[in-house]
Amino acid sequence: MTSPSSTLAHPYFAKALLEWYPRHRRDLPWRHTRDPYAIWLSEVILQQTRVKQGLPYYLTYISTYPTVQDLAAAPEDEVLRHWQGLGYYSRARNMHHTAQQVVAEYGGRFPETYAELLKLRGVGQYTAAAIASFAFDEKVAVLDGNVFRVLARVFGLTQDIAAPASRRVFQVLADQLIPAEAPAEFNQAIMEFGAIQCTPVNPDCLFCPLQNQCYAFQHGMVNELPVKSKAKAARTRHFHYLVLRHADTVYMRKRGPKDIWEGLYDFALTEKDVADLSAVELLHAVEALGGQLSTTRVEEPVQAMRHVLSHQKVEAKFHLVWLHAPLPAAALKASGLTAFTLLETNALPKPILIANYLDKSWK
DNA sequence: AAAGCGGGGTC
DNA sequence: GACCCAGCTTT
Repeated sequence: MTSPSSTLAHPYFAKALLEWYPRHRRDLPWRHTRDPYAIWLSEVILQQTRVKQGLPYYLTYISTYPTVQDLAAAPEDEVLRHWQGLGYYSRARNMHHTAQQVVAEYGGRFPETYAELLKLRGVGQYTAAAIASFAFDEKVAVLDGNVFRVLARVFGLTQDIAAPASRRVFQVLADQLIPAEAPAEFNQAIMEFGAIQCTPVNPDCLFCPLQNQCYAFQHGMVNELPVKSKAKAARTRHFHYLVLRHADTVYMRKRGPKDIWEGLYDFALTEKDVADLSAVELLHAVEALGGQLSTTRVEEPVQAMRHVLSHQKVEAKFHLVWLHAPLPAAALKASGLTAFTLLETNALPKPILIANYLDKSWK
C-alpha cells in the first residue's frame, strides 16, 4: 500500500458496503439463483461487458440452453450466432468448450472450489472467484474493473491498474476486506458500488457513504484515481471484400484463428495496405477464386463501411460481384468459401460489420 | 510482461 | 470524433 492514510477506511469499508448494497442493488436474473451453471453463464457474458448490454444475451442463452447439457450439445455456429454483437468471441468458443468438458469429465456438475474452477477454459481469477463465492460461499475476493477503481480511490492506491504486477497489491487488500460471514454479498456489493456509485466518470461522491473515509475524495484525487496507463493506438486495416453472388446465392467463409472474429463468417477477402483496389486487381481476385471472368459483373458503386474495434480500425469496401455461373466445387474447396442462400446467412454468426452490410444491402 | 481480442456508451 | 468501459489466453 502506498498511502499511510489508506487504512483509515479499513474497519468501515465492508460494513458500509453491506449496508449500501441492499438499498441500491439492481434486480438481475442471475441474482436469484445459486445454480453454478447460470452464474458461470452470466459471469462469462459480463466479462468486459456492461450489464445493460449483456442482459439480453444472458436471457437468450439461459432460455435456449437451460442446462449445461443443452449448451454442450448445441452446434458451435449456433452458440456463436447467439453471441453475435457481444464481441470478444473467444468467450463464446471457450464457454462452449467448457460446457462440453463439464458434461464429459465432471458428470455435468461444475467444480465447487476456486482452485478447481480456475482450471476451466475461459475461467480466470475473476470468474473463478465470482462463481466460488456466489454459488458456494467460498471466501475469495473478486477483482474486476469496478473493484480496482473502488479500492484505488478509497484507499489511495496509485499503482497502474493496467499493469499485471499491480494485481497483487489490490488482491492482498481485497482479501483483508472481505468478511468471512458474507463473502458473496461483499463481492456483489463492491462491484455494484463501482458500477452505480463509484463510477469511472462523474462518481456520485456527494451521496457516497464512504465520503469521509475516501482517500481520493479527501485529497481531491477522484479524477486521478485509479491510475491507468493508456493502450496503444489502434492500427488501421483495409479490407476489400468480394461479395460473390449468383442468383440467390452468396459465398461466405468461416474465419480462422490468429486474427479478429475467429469462427465468424464473412466474405472472400483481399487485404491491402491502401484503401484502393483497382479493377484489374479485383478481377484478378475473382479469377483466383474460380470465377469466370468473361461473364462477371461488378456492381457500382462500391460500398464502404468503417468498423472500429478497441485495437484495430477496419476500413472495409464491399465489391458486389455477380457471377454468371456458380463457383465450381473444386474452387470452393480451395478457397474455403461456402454457398449460402440469403436466408441461410441469417443463421450464421457474423461480425457486426458484416451483419450491418447484409442488412443494408439485402433490402 | 505485453499483446491480442469487440462493441457500445458518453460528452 | 475522442475517450471511456475490461478478463482471459497466448506469446
